[in-house]
Amino acid sequence: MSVLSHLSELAGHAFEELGLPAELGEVVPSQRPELAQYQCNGAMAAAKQAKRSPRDIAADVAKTLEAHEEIAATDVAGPGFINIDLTPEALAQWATTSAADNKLGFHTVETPNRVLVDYAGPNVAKAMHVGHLRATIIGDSLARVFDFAGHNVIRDPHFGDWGFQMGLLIATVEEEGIDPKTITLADLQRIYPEASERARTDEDFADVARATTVALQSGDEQALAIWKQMKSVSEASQRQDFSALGVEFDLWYGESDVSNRLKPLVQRLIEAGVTEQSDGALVVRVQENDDNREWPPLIVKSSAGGFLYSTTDVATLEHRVDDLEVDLMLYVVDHRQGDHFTQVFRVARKAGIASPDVEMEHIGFGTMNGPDGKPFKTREGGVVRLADVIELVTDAARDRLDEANLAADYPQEERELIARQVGVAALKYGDLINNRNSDYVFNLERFSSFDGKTGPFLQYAAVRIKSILRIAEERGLKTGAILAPASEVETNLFLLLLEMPEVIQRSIDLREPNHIAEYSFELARQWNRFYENCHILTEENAARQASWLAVAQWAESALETLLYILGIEVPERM
RNA sequence: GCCCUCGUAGCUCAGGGGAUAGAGCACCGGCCUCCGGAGCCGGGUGCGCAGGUUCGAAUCCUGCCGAGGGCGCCA
Repeated sequence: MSVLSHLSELAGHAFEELGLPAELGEVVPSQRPELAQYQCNGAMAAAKQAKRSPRDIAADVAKTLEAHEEIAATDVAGPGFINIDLTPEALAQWATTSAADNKLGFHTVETPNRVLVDYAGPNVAKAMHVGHLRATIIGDSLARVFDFAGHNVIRDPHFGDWGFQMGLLIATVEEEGIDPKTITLADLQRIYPEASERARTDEDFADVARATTVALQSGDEQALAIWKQMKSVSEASQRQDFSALGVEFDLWYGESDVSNRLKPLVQRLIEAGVTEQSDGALVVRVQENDDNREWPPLIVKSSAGGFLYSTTDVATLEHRVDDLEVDLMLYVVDHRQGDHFTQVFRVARKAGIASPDVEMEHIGFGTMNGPDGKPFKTREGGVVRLADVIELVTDAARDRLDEANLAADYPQEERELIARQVGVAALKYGDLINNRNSDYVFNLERFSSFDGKTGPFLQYAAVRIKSILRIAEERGLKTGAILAPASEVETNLFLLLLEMPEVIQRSIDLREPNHIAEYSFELARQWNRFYENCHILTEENAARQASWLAVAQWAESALETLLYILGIEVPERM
């Protein structure tokens, strides 16, 4: 149990004694730290139904709370805020419990769900670019936090490898007479934008590409041979990018992996009586009675006879429900596809593919824009490859090491590792700190700045703690019992660390990693204040020194855990 | 036209119906006899506009203005 839930329980009982609902007892960290540590606002909400003044109710609740030995003081302020302070001894007790817990006081779920996180969404037709950054980083962090909470998480990148884009590529390869065995990533990079543009104006070519898509999907050998080679070169590059980002998947599936489910799925939809013909295509209508807008139907088979990504998405969903037996699916895909997922989810419900106890959520996020407020492009109008961005931030991190004259005596290999870890931290944190719903402006400066609210700032804070712990160990110093905090910085550090479970829970509930990112920064900063004020290694009082060492270990463990959830590695030194 | 997201400090962005709305960057000024200065401390006239709900609104509702996105065979 966390401090906050414990205090909420106590306050809840106090409200119950007054014949009021226990929910009113919710205790939150104080918004006015100079007045108190914690506060409860329930008295004001209770006033109407209790037909009493909020201050009267607050006074009663405060009196009940004060009877507890662990509570040092309560106060009724303003219209009826109940301010609460714990005794330093109680804080030390909570600190001891939390520091000793491998989840730092977070309560893992009793009944784990099978949670599938669908993210990254690389497309076989092209190398990953900055547009894939957000999905990858946010999705990975969500997967990590659900895993931390005790759920069974399945991560799947869900390759785009079975739609019209493949037809475009294959048709071009055939037309140009390229030997399938020689296809390289560079070829894909060149062909895809060209073919995609050409199909817009050249109807004949578009028809050929559509026919080629159908051929591929029907098992045409030549099309398959080309497809396999393209998929292989593309995947090799994507594996490299994911590896550079430290992102791993449990599955490595794509649209093509459900290719043999497409026909049976369409049959299932027909038998379920949810399909109809429309303009030569087979569609499922998804309009519902209380909609305040018109919904286009989901097309499950095009008029050319091909399957679209909408079909493969439903088939993938069916696979996840029937074979993988997932309870919750999180689709981390940018906002622009919101309508598409609403359609897919409705079809899944309507056709009985997803029973009511299966949850499906589209976790949308804002687009990454350039300085002009439009989706980011290079000056030449192209996209920035993910691999290039990773290299740029790594270079910037290496430069920083040089210019700060740090790590000069480290082995070359370690310097490189640090540069990569720091660069990737800057990249990930720079993304995760934003609320995922907002669009944001992409500029490299943002990701190659290591001062202030950045990933490297957090790494640095953690590394300095590690450094202290290392020196302490060398000197034979041991951690000891955590003593009651004796100063404001100490107390504030304790209070902040004790909030950790609620912050993590909030990120899970809202599927928003930015709360953890924000909290991590505050924690690092609070640690830095402690660091400035409480000089551990020169402390003469042995019991206090041992206590501070324990606090240092607690803070380090918390920071490293939070950074792990954000997908950020902490170097041993930097 | 309809729908979705967003609008907060010079810039980039946080903000859980609650008290005096915050951080980073930038700018100015301090802090190294001490655990790593990628640090710490100090410096702030801002919630797009108008209504509504509420004891209380940046937060919830309605309308308007502005930005971005989506609206059948691309993904």
